[in-house]
Amino acid sequence: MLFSTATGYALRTLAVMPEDGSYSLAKNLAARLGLPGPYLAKILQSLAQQGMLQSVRGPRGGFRLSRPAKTISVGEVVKALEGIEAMTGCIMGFTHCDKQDNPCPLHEPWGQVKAHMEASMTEVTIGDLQAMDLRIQHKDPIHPRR
Amino acid sequence: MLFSTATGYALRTLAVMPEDGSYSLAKNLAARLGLPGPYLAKILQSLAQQGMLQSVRGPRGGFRLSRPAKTISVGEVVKALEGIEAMTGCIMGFTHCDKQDNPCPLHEPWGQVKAHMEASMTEVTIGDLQAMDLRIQHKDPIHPRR
DNA sequence: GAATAAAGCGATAAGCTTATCCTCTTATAG
DNA sequence: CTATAAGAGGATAAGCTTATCGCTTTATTC
Repeated sequence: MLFSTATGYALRTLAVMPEDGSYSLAKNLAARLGLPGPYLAKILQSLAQQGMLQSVRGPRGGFRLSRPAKTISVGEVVKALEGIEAMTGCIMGFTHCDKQDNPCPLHEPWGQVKAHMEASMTEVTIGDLQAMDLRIQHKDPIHPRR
Repeated sequence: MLFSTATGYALRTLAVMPEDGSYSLAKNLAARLGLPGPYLAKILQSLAQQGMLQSVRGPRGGFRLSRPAKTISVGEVVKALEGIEAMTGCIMGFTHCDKQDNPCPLHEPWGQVKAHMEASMTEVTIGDLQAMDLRIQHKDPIHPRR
């Protein structure tokens, strides 16, 4: 995996959150996805602090998306949890590399790779991941096995 | 940085190793690059076990490249230190994703990104990194500052 | 307003990476 | 053959990520 564990958890969780305005419990989301409950709660709290989620305490509380899932890109989640630096900077950690007058040999090809990555992560949204979950449930409905 | 710290250290160290058949001391290499000596020694030992380096104990011993630097790709070093899995597998850690009949939405675009990455890392060699180090030492020799 | 449900938050534990240290083995030099 | 230089390898420590726990705060419900 290229993302951190926390980011992977977050992406999966956001993808299964309902969009009808109702609130979901961290505990229930974790149970549904088989994720560690307390840890997921921390992650969701972090996303709530950053405005990506809304949270309400007390009975009937929980977390919900602040915006439609189709408007939340995967890249946004990555940045929220791992920082922008995760995507920027020299692949080899060379401090001199980011200067334009002395790039490392990987700088140019890697710049293209990064551009590709960023484009993909900006294009794909949480809404797209919802579709995947559906496919997991009842996949290949056109050619049923039984 | 996308690589682990250890991989970054290894890439930089391999790039400054002489290719005249002589052996370099881990201690000297570390001092030259400002890297933690004992840790670098471990890394080099690991690369020696995998055949990328040759090592000799005792006086006049040390490490040297087993093959010309131009024939050692960056990708090889990454695989040697981080495992092949670092480059394969689903970006999101979905276990179901690698199956062709149920890819995650990021699978397809990410497959292209990975192909790009692998191509770059296969093309660029330790020999290419040597050139970079030279540029760091005395860069822009055409327009001397003084 | 009392009971309760759930997020907020701080402290703590477990595991992996990074880093150091010490001892052992091996090869060279004299 | 002795001294020494250097990698090999194990034990240990420090830091970060992952994960858990307990207490506090807040909102709902009765």
